Amino acid sequence: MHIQPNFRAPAPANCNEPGVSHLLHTAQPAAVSLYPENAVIYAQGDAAGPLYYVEFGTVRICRMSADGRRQITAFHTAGEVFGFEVGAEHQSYAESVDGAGIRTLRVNRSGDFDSSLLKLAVRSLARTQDHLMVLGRRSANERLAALLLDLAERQGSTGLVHLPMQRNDIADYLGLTFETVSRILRCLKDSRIIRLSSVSEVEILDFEALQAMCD
Amino acid sequence: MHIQPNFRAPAPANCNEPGVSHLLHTAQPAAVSLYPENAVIYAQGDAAGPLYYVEFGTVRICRMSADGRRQITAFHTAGEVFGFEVGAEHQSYAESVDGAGIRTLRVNRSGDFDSSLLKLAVRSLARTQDHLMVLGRRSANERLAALLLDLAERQGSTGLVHLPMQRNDIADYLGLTFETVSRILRCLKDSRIIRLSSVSEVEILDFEALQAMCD
DNA sequence: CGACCTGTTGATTCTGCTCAATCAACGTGG
DNA sequence: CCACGTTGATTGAGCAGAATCAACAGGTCG
Repeated sequence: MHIQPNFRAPAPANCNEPGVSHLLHTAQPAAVSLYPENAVIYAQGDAAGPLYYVEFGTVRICRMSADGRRQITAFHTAGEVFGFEVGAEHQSYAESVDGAGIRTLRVNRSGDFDSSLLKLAVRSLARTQDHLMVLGRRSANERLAALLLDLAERQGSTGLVHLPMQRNDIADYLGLTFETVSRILRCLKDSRIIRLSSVSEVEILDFEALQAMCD
Repeated sequence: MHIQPNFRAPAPANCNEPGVSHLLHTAQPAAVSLYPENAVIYAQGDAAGPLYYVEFGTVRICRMSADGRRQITAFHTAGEVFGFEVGAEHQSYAESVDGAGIRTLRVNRSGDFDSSLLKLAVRSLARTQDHLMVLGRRSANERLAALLLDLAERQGSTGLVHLPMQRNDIADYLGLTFETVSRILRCLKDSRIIRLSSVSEVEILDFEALQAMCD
């Protein structure tokens, strides 16, 4: 589970985000821990405090309601920071999606890199607000389109998109059922907008069409 | 529109939130501006920078998609701070719902009260994540129940809840249509869970029932 | 091989939307 | 004062999109 400090992680695409590199150098980053598929990074109710930096892989942030319905509030990929919490306890829980390398940042919250933290928190807020629009006002087709474009952008905007998460995760992120996700991918395929080279590999054939679905 | 500094605003219920009072004293707060019903506080595309402190009244934060669908991402009431933005321009727009008194905070972002700002931003994030669960995983009934309980809590948890916003706003906040909002209020009334003394005044008769709908 | 898990597909149901009519409250102008 | 227009809320009828329930295919692992 723990990797020695001499472990060489692939350089994350966006470690040059404003603030992040500074943070990495000042926040006494721990060694990279490898969380295998579905491993819990922190649980609902755990003590909050440290932040987490994604070195590689994908992380899902989830909330579970009392009756078992799950909502994934975010996916985090290389270069992103997560773990912000209001109180002493985590309201959400975080899990590795596909085997992820995570650095724990023990942040001195009264230091001068608070402004980096603020930027990161506000970025999370903006992303979450975007997603609110998707869940509140978009049809199932449009939700899938938005996700595919989001993933494409994060992965470098080539036409080839990798889906690290399975249908169930996509559904719980988009507020749908996994059957609907499956059907809509089918539908996009039939309209020649995407190609499914495998279950987890999507080739975007018609960027325009996807963007038109999102405005 | 502008009120002189000697204007006496009713003391907001939660101005003793951690960080806020400190912020108010150090961020050279301007005089309270009164924004009448539906007045724009800032528009999509406006230059971001200052933050806004709600002295009284209610503010809605909105996003509009290219095809005209609107999502209200938050309502802010007395004691809350809004206006956080990632880039140089506002991605959302803010409007007064019912006549609101707003103080503009010209925040020195590299100062030592960044940690207050961080707390406020993270609080907004947590609230938005809660709302994601509501939009992604809850039925129309449950969404209304969640809103009523949220408003009740903010207004002091007496059984009497005031709805400062109209049906259209509620709908755009909850990802529904205003007809559905109307119907469900009717339904809650018929089940003796609430009473509608007027269009904008709700009396909660059965707290338990509402809470059971939210878990 | 069989058990299991993930994904796909089909049939049916149902929730919430669309379209439309009606009503109440309010303001304006004659 | 009343006729008129406007705006927001309510209610109804019918429809569509997504959920639910169910069957089945393919892959993996014991």
